[in-house]
Amino acid sequence: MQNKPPTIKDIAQRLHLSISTVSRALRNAADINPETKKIVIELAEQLNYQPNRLALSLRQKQTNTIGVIVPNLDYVLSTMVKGIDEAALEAGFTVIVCQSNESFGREVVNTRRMLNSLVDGFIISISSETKTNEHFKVLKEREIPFVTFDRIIPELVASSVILDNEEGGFIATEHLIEQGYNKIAILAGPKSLGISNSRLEGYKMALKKHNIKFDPELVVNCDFNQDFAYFATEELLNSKKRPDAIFTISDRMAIGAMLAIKKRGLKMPDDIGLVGFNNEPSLDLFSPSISSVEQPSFEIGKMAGKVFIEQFLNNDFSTAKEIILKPKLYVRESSCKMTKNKDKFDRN
Amino acid sequence: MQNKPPTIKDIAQRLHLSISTVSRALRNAADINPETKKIVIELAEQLNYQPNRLALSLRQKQTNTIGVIVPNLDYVLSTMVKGIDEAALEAGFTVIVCQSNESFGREVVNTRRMLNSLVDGFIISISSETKTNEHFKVLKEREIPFVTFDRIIPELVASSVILDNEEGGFIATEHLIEQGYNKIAILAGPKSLGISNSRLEGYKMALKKHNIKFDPELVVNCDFNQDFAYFATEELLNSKKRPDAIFTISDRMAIGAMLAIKKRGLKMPDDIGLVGFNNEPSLDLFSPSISSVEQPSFEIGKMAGKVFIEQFLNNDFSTAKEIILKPKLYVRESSCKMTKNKDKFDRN
DNA sequence: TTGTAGGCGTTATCAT
DNA sequence: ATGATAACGCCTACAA
Repeated sequence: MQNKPPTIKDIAQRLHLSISTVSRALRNAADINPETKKIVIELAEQLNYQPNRLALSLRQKQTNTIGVIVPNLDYVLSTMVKGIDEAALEAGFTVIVCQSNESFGREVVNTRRMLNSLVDGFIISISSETKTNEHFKVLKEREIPFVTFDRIIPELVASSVILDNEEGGFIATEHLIEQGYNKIAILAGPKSLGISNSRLEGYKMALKKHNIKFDPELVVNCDFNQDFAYFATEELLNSKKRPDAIFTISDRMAIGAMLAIKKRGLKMPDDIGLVGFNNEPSLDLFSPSISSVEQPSFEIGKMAGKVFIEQFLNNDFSTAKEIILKPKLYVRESSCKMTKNKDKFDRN
Repeated sequence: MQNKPPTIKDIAQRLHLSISTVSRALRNAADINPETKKIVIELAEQLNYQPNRLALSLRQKQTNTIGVIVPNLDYVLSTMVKGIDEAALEAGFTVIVCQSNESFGREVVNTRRMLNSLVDGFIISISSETKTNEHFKVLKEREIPFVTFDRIIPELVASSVILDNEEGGFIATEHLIEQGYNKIAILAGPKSLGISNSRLEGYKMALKKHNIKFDPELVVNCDFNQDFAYFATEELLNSKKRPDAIFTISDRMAIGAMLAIKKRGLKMPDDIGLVGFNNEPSLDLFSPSISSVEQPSFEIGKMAGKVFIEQFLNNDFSTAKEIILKPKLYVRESSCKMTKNKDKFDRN
């Protein structure tokens, strides 16, 4: 029936009160007659009055909304967003999510759009295409709070919540070494991405610790993507330096690698070892089941949300916390050459 | 440096012009001196002026934003959201996404929040808990356009874009029958959910067509969830009426079923057949690879976006289109008993 | 305790 | 071609 949502003005008119009185009643302010308050609230409920958030935000220059910008919504990131969501909910904030689809352009557009007064700040994980941070510098200039997570923004001082990616690379590689592999290739992600490099760094550290010479030819930079990993693996397997193990920095890539390995007729873990990253659910249903490094995604998201809210409420635009959470290795069949371990994973 | 974002007022002052002139210049209105226009635009760019969307929306009562409410962001839904995103982008709309986390309460809260002038309309897939449509009726009353997709809202006239779920249930079941299975169980989702019932309906139709008596004991209603499916399958396998095939209405459930089947020491496809739903990527890496019904998720999302925008631009709040897209069966090892077909899937 | 008035940033109507 | 003014819905001094 009533086409337009009711405003305090409508309520005021119906009750022959002034707008400000109604406003006060609705926000249970101090100076207000309990009687008046009661009838106002009654009518408001009856009309199903809801304050216009646009007007509110315009007025108070605060939206109580956090803009979350993510490159995609894969398993890890959507879990992280759930974590952010939870932290936000607890603090009375709303989260709105935009995917950049790994596109720099869309990241810029999304940021700018949300920036035009739609959000109080940002929680950001950058796209793989993003190589500059110009579009984020404006956030600093305007003192708009933002926290980065997962993939952080290079060369920009801001609080961040991330995985210890070096550690992740390290434990995966060391595990392979301990299983007796020594020509270990790594499918790293795009060179421009910090997480790629950190995981690669961890890989190098593990090699070094175990006195294995680092061979650049065993490093492949390719997209975070099953198909790319497939072709990259094919190439590795055809090269003279055929590796005896592969560490991929995502599970999708591990799956691509696995396909290539199987097609080539090689057996895991005996002919070749394989470790992925992210520990997506049901990895242990594959045949062989795939070892993987797990990140505490939900916690990372929730922590990012908390850090954001804390800094926002404290009006703290300067201190840059850096929170680093630890990964955990899940060992499964694909990397478990040693017979003594093998029994554990027998299935069927 | 400049802390607050520049407004047209700032520009006007600097240029000793009136606010309205600046406004006109920026929207390249008709009556404006090209000269003036030029200097205004120049300064605007220099200051990196961006119109305040709150003020704009408040003024024109239009936000150019679509609120998308989804129960979660699993593979299927996040693909659908990508589709919505694409349609929105093409039409100059922004999409903001809220997850209800399958919770009725959060669905209500999210809807109301967004409704308070943050969005022009909604594209909705309901939570599994949602049994009433009261919170959506207000949309109709206020003539706020909305389109439903994937899981539609029961008993509410609105445009919808969905999969032909009956067909999905039908082709999966008929395939199993054709493979020689005849005691086919179905792990259906929650009874309250339309998609569960439709897929179940398709299952029944296939049985009927092939003169197999429908047995209610072979129908299990459980949550869309790997663990529930695991236990439900265990129970089925322990019952007197042990099925010789299982059709699950999601891949997650298929995985749960698979685990239970393997634990029980049964072999797929010979001892028991299995077909899932959604055709998530890498289903064919499982051992055995899992057959599944695919839905054109991206297309469903994009179509939902298009329908929304079309109706919105035409101010059409009455006609309710119903668009139904067709599923497709991907046959893999888990359901392929007939030897003649088996070769196709041999791997390694 | 209640009302008046001004302003948040923008557009639109009406003058000039 | 440009400027003044009201309005969108709300809040908040300040006045009554």
